[in-house]
Amino acid sequence: MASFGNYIKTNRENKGWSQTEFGAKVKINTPAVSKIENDRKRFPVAKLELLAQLFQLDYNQVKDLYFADKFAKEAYEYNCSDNIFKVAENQSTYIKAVNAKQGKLKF
Amino acid sequence: MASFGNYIKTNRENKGWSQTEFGAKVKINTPAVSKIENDRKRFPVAKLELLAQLFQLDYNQVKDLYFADKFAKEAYEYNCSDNIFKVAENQSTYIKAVNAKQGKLKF
DNA sequence: TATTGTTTTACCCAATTTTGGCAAATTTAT
DNA sequence: ATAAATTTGCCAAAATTGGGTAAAACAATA
Repeated sequence: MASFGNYIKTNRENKGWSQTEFGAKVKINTPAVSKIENDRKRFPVAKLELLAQLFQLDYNQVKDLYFADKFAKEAYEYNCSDNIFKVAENQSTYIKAVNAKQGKLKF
Repeated sequence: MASFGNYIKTNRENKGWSQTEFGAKVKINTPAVSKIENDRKRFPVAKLELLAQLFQLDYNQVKDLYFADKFAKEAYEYNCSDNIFKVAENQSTYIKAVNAKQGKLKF
Protein backbone atom coordinates (compact mmCIF):
# COMPACT_ATOMS: atom_id res chain seq x y z
CA MET A 1 0.00 0.00 0.00
CA ALA A 2 1.29 3.43 -0.90
CA SER A 3 1.10 6.52 1.29
CA PHE A 4 -2.22 7.94 2.38
CA GLY A 5 -1.74 10.93 0.11
CA ASN A 6 -1.22 8.63 -2.81
CA TYR A 7 -4.25 6.64 -1.76
CA ILE A 8 -6.37 9.77 -1.98
CA LYS A 9 -4.89 10.70 -5.33
CA THR A 10 -5.62 7.26 -6.76
CA ASN A 11 -9.20 7.26 -5.53
CA ARG A 12 -9.77 10.79 -6.74
CA GLU A 13 -8.49 9.93 -10.19
CA ASN A 14 -10.64 6.81 -10.24
CA LYS A 15 -13.61 9.09 -9.76
CA GLY A 16 -12.34 11.30 -12.57
CA TRP A 17 -12.21 14.39 -10.37
CA SER A 18 -9.69 17.18 -10.59
CA GLN A 19 -8.08 18.33 -7.35
CA THR A 20 -10.34 21.37 -7.50
CA GLU A 21 -13.49 19.30 -7.94
CA PHE A 22 -12.50 16.97 -5.15
CA GLY A 23 -11.51 19.92 -2.98
CA ALA A 24 -14.96 21.45 -3.40
CA LYS A 25 -16.55 18.27 -2.08
CA VAL A 26 -14.38 18.10 1.04
CA LYS A 27 -14.04 21.88 1.41
CA ILE A 28 -10.30 22.01 0.95
CA ASN A 29 -8.73 24.42 -1.52
CA THR A 30 -6.75 23.12 -4.47
CA PRO A 31 -3.22 23.83 -3.24
CA ALA A 32 -4.04 22.09 0.01
CA VAL A 33 -5.28 19.04 -1.87
CA SER A 34 -2.03 18.96 -3.78
CA LYS A 35 -0.01 19.09 -0.59
CA ILE A 36 -2.11 16.32 0.92
CA GLU A 37 -1.69 14.06 -2.08
CA ASN A 38 2.04 14.61 -1.98
CA ASP A 39 2.23 13.96 1.76
CA ARG A 40 3.34 17.48 2.55
CA LYS A 41 0.28 18.02 4.73
CA ARG A 42 -2.09 15.71 6.56
CA PHE A 43 -5.66 15.20 5.50
CA PRO A 44 -7.82 16.56 8.35
CA VAL A 45 -8.92 13.65 10.56
CA ALA A 46 -12.36 15.14 11.07
CA LYS A 47 -13.09 14.71 7.37
CA LEU A 48 -12.16 11.04 7.13
CA GLU A 49 -15.76 9.91 7.29
CA LEU A 50 -16.76 12.22 4.47
CA LEU A 51 -13.77 10.98 2.50
CA ALA A 52 -14.88 7.40 2.89
CA GLN A 53 -18.38 8.31 1.75
CA LEU A 54 -17.13 10.14 -1.34
CA PHE A 55 -14.91 7.27 -2.37
CA GLN A 56 -17.47 4.68 -1.32
CA LEU A 57 -15.01 2.97 0.96
CA ASP A 58 -15.35 1.49 4.43
CA TYR A 59 -14.78 4.21 6.98
CA ASN A 60 -12.94 2.04 9.48
CA GLN A 61 -10.62 0.81 6.81
CA VAL A 62 -9.87 4.34 5.64
CA LYS A 63 -9.28 5.37 9.23
CA ASP A 64 -6.91 2.48 9.85
CA LEU A 65 -4.96 3.36 6.77
CA TYR A 66 -4.79 6.97 7.81
CA PHE A 67 -3.33 6.19 11.21
CA ALA A 68 -1.13 3.38 9.97
CA ASP A 69 0.40 5.86 7.56
CA LYS A 70 0.78 8.45 10.28
CA PHE A 71 2.42 6.05 12.71
CA ALA A 72 4.75 4.59 10.12
CA LYS A 73 5.96 8.02 9.09
CA GLU A 74 6.57 9.08 12.67
CA ALA A 75 8.37 5.84 13.47
CA TYR A 76 10.56 6.33 10.43
CA GLU A 77 11.26 9.93 11.27
CA TYR A 78 12.49 9.02 14.72
CA ASN A 79 14.38 5.93 13.67
CA CYS A 80 12.35 3.61 15.80
CA SER A 81 13.42 -0.01 15.80
CA ASP A 82 11.86 -2.63 13.57
CA ASN A 83 9.68 -4.07 16.28
CA ILE A 84 8.15 -0.76 17.33
CA PHE A 85 4.72 -1.89 16.17
CA LYS A 86 4.98 -5.12 18.08
CA VAL A 87 5.65 -3.06 21.17
CA ALA A 88 2.79 -0.78 20.22
CA GLU A 89 0.50 -3.75 19.93
CA ASN A 90 1.45 -4.80 23.45
CA GLN A 91 0.78 -1.32 24.70
CA SER A 92 -2.53 -1.38 22.91
CA THR A 93 -3.50 -4.61 24.63
CA TYR A 94 -2.53 -3.12 27.96
CA ILE A 95 -4.51 0.05 27.42
CA LYS A 96 -7.61 -1.83 26.37
CA ALA A 97 -7.37 -4.05 29.42
CA VAL A 98 -6.99 -1.11 31.78
CA ASN A 99 -9.85 0.83 30.28
CA ALA A 100 -12.07 -2.19 30.11
CA LYS A 101 -11.73 -2.66 33.84
CA GLN A 102 -11.71 0.88 35.06
CA GLY A 103 -13.57 2.61 32.31
CA LYS A 104 -11.39 5.68 32.69
CA LEU A 105 -9.75 7.27 29.73
CA LYS A 106 -7.90 10.45 30.38
CA PHE A 107 -5.49 11.05 27.56
CA MET B 1 4.17 -3.03 30.10
CA ALA B 2 2.40 -0.10 31.72
CA SER B 3 2.06 3.38 30.27
CA PHE B 4 5.10 5.51 29.60
CA GLY B 5 4.18 7.80 32.45
CA ASN B 6 4.06 4.86 34.79
CA TYR B 7 7.36 3.63 33.38
CA ILE B 8 8.97 6.93 34.35
CA LYS B 9 7.39 6.83 37.78
CA THR B 10 8.68 3.33 38.42
CA ASN B 11 12.19 4.15 37.30
CA ARG B 12 12.23 7.37 39.28
CA GLU B 13 11.16 5.56 42.43
CA ASN B 14 13.76 2.88 41.82
CA LYS B 15 16.33 5.64 41.92
CA GLY B 16 14.76 6.95 45.10
CA TRP B 17 14.13 10.38 43.65
CA SER B 18 11.19 12.62 44.44
CA GLN B 19 9.38 14.22 41.52
CA THR B 20 11.14 17.45 42.40
CA GLU B 21 14.56 15.86 42.44
CA PHE B 22 13.92 14.09 39.18
CA GLY B 23 12.45 17.26 37.70
CA ALA B 24 15.61 19.17 38.53
CA LYS B 25 17.67 16.67 36.56
CA VAL B 26 15.51 16.88 33.45
CA LYS B 27 14.56 20.55 33.92
CA ILE B 28 10.84 19.98 34.33
CA ASN B 29 8.94 21.49 37.25
CA THR B 30 7.26 19.26 39.78
CA PRO B 31 3.63 19.63 38.69
CA ALA B 32 4.65 18.85 35.14
CA VAL B 33 6.41 15.70 36.30
CA SER B 34 3.24 14.66 38.06
CA LYS B 35 1.19 15.24 34.94
CA ILE B 36 3.66 13.25 32.88
CA GLU B 37 3.65 10.32 35.28
CA ASN B 38 -0.13 10.30 35.20
CA ASP B 39 -0.24 10.51 31.41
CA ARG B 40 -1.91 13.88 31.38
CA LYS B 41 1.00 15.34 29.45
CA ARG B 42 3.71 13.86 27.25
CA PHE B 43 7.33 13.69 28.25
CA PRO B 44 9.23 15.96 25.82
CA VAL B 45 10.75 13.83 23.05
CA ALA B 46 13.89 15.92 22.95
CA LYS B 47 14.74 14.79 26.47
CA LEU B 48 14.38 11.07 25.88
CA GLU B 49 18.11 10.56 25.56
CA LEU B 50 18.78 12.32 28.84
CA LEU B 51 16.04 10.23 30.42
CA ALA B 52 17.69 7.04 29.26
CA GLN B 53 21.01 8.21 30.66
CA LEU B 54 19.54 9.10 34.04
CA PHE B 55 17.81 5.77 34.36
CA GLN B 56 20.73 3.90 32.82
CA LEU B 57 18.53 2.37 30.17
CA ASP B 58 19.05 1.77 26.48
CA TYR B 59 18.03 4.87 24.58
CA ASN B 60 16.53 3.04 21.62
CA GLN B 61 14.46 0.90 23.89
CA VAL B 62 13.18 3.93 25.79
CA LYS B 63 12.40 5.63 22.51
CA ASP B 64 10.50 2.61 21.21
CA LEU B 65 8.49 2.47 24.38
CA TYR B 66 7.74 6.16 24.16
CA PHE B 67 6.37 5.93 20.64
CA ALA B 68 4.64 2.61 21.18
CA ASP B 69 2.79 4.23 24.05
CA LYS B 70 1.97 7.27 21.95
CA PHE B 71 0.70 5.21 19.02
CA ALA B 72 -1.33 2.89 21.19
CA LYS B 73 -3.05 5.77 22.91
CA GLU B 74 -3.90 7.47 19.65
CA ALA B 75 -5.16 4.24 18.12
CA TYR B 76 -7.34 3.69 21.16
CA GLU B 77 -8.63 7.24 21.13
CA TYR B 78 -9.76 6.92 17.55
CA ASN B 79 -11.10 3.41 17.86
CA CYS B 80 -8.78 1.96 15.30
CA SER B 81 -9.26 -1.70 14.49
CA ASP B 82 -7.27 -4.46 16.14
CA ASN B 83 -4.92 -4.91 13.24
CA ILE B 84 -3.96 -1.26 12.94
CA PHE B 85 -0.37 -2.04 13.88
CA LYS B 86 -0.16 -4.79 11.32
CA VAL B 87 -1.21 -2.24 8.74
CA ALA B 88 1.28 0.20 10.20
CA GLU B 89 4.02 -2.37 9.87
CA ASN B 90 3.19 -2.76 6.20
CA GLN B 91 3.26 0.99 5.74
CA SER B 92 6.57 1.06 7.53
CA THR B 93 8.02 -1.49 5.16
CA TYR B 94 6.75 0.50 2.21
CA ILE B 95 8.20 3.75 3.48
CA LYS B 96 11.58 2.24 4.15
CA ALA B 97 11.65 0.73 0.67
CA VAL B 98 10.75 4.03 -0.98
CA ASN B 99 13.26 6.04 0.99
CA ALA B 100 15.98 3.46 0.52
CA LYS B 101 15.65 3.84 -3.22
CA GLN B 102 14.96 7.52 -3.57
CA GLY B 103 16.56 8.85 -0.43
CA LYS B 104 13.92 11.53 -0.18
CA LEU B 105 12.04 12.10 3.03
CA LYS B 106 9.66 14.98 3.03
CA PHE B 107 7.23 14.57 5.85
C1' DT C 1 3.13 28.86 -30.14
C1' DA C 2 -0.84 30.44 -27.56
C1' DT C 3 -4.48 28.96 -24.62
C1' DT C 4 -6.71 26.56 -21.18
C1' DG C 5 -7.02 23.56 -17.36
C1' DT C 6 -4.52 21.29 -13.71
C1' DT C 7 -1.15 20.78 -10.31
C1' DT C 8 2.49 22.52 -7.45
C1' DT C 9 5.18 25.89 -4.75
C1' DA C 10 5.90 29.68 -1.69
C1' DC C 11 4.27 32.48 1.83
C1' DC C 12 1.09 34.07 5.23
C1' DC C 13 -2.59 34.08 8.85
C1' DA C 14 -6.21 32.33 12.17
C1' DA C 15 -7.78 28.73 15.20
C1' DT C 16 -6.77 25.12 18.10
C1' DT C 17 -3.92 22.34 20.93
C1' DT C 18 -0.09 21.61 23.77
C1' DT C 19 3.10 23.07 27.07
C1' DG C 20 5.40 25.51 31.10
C1' DG C 21 5.02 27.59 35.39
C1' DC C 22 2.85 29.30 39.62
C1' DA C 23 -0.29 28.97 43.56
C1' DA C 24 -2.96 26.28 46.06
C1' DA C 25 -5.19 21.96 47.37
C1' DT C 26 -4.67 17.26 48.42
C1' DT C 27 -2.45 13.21 49.80
C1' DT C 28 1.10 10.50 52.35
C1' DA C 29 4.02 9.48 55.99
C1' DT C 30 5.74 10.31 60.37
C1' DA D 1 -0.43 17.92 63.61
C1' DT D 2 3.40 18.75 60.72
C1' DA D 3 6.30 18.30 56.84
C1' DA D 4 7.22 16.35 52.48
C1' DA D 5 5.45 14.85 48.28
C1' DT D 6 2.08 14.80 44.87
C1' DT D 7 -1.78 16.52 42.34
C1' DT D 8 -4.99 19.98 40.48
C1' DG D 9 -6.50 24.33 38.45
C1' DC D 10 -5.50 28.19 36.05
C1' DC D 11 -3.27 31.27 32.77
C1' DA D 12 0.03 32.83 29.32
C1' DA D 13 3.37 31.27 25.84
C1' DA D 14 4.63 28.21 22.30
C1' DA D 15 3.82 24.87 18.87
C1' DT D 16 0.85 22.61 15.67
C1' DT D 17 -2.77 22.50 12.47
C1' DG D 18 -5.86 24.06 9.09
C1' DG D 19 -6.91 27.27 5.76
C1' DG D 20 -6.15 30.91 2.09
C1' DT D 21 -4.07 33.74 -1.97
C1' DA D 22 -0.91 34.59 -5.70
C1' DA D 23 1.78 32.92 -8.86
C1' DA D 24 4.80 29.49 -11.01
C1' DA D 25 5.19 25.09 -13.33
C1' DC D 26 3.27 21.48 -16.02
C1' DA D 27 0.27 19.09 -19.49
C1' DA D 28 -2.65 18.78 -23.19
C1' DT D 29 -4.31 20.79 -27.27
C1' DA D 30 -5.97 24.06 -30.71
